[in-house]
Amino acid sequence: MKRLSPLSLADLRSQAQVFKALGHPARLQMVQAVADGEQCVCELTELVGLDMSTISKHLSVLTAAGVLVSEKRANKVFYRLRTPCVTKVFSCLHDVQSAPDAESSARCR
Amino acid sequence: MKRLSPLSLADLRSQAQVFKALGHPARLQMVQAVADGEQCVCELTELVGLDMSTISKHLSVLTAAGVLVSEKRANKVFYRLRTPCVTKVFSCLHDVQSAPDAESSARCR
DNA sequence: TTGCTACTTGGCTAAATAGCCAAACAGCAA
DNA sequence: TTGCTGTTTGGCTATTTAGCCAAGTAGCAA
Repeated sequence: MKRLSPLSLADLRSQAQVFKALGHPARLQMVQAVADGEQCVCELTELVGLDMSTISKHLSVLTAAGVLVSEKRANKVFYRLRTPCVTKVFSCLHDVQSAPDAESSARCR
Repeated sequence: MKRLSPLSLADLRSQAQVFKALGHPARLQMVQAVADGEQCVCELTELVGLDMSTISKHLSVLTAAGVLVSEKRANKVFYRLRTPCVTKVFSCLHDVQSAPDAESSARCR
């Protein structure tokens, strides 16, 4: 297994910030939706089913963490992934959860 | 890019739980340390520099999320990754952060 | 048994977060 | 200009979280 180099405190913080941003069901759902292509706030609001102001705040958390970027066109704001890398995390995460229990090492895509 | 299948609400919650568990600098540091091999609570306490009771609580968050497992030997408790998949997340995460800004798609390991 | 080390749990306070509503703001059209 | 749509921001409350200290538990050794 690749050895991890120790992270500086600043790196630790900013990486944690990304995980933290992804660590909420509504935000995760939005990131997943956006992975299929950019979405405007109103679409995401309908998808998630929370108040638009709440959605907007979640989106700013994701943007601050560097997960999403936004672009305004006409009177709509579209959000998309800043980098598609994020989606790779998801498939791995699925494995983390479904891992039987111990050294199921090999199965990790 | 691989299309993501929509997650059920339960999946969303439990995946978010994993991210949330990783979304704290102290916890991230511990997971990274443990990725190099199991560590006991006292070692992690020294590494992170918080009260042992705080460390213990962080470890239980990571265990509840399915990131770590523990084993008691003699009077020490050792923690290790439940699956090494987790480490893959880190290298991707680094890319998320260092991505110049937009469709730097190709560079994603 | 006592005592020591390693760890967890309970209890508490301070701080951060999530949610809503209401108000402000921006772009476009009349 | 006014008005409409889409979005963000401010303000508030309820809930959750992080941290410490103190107390409790577990294993081992004398």
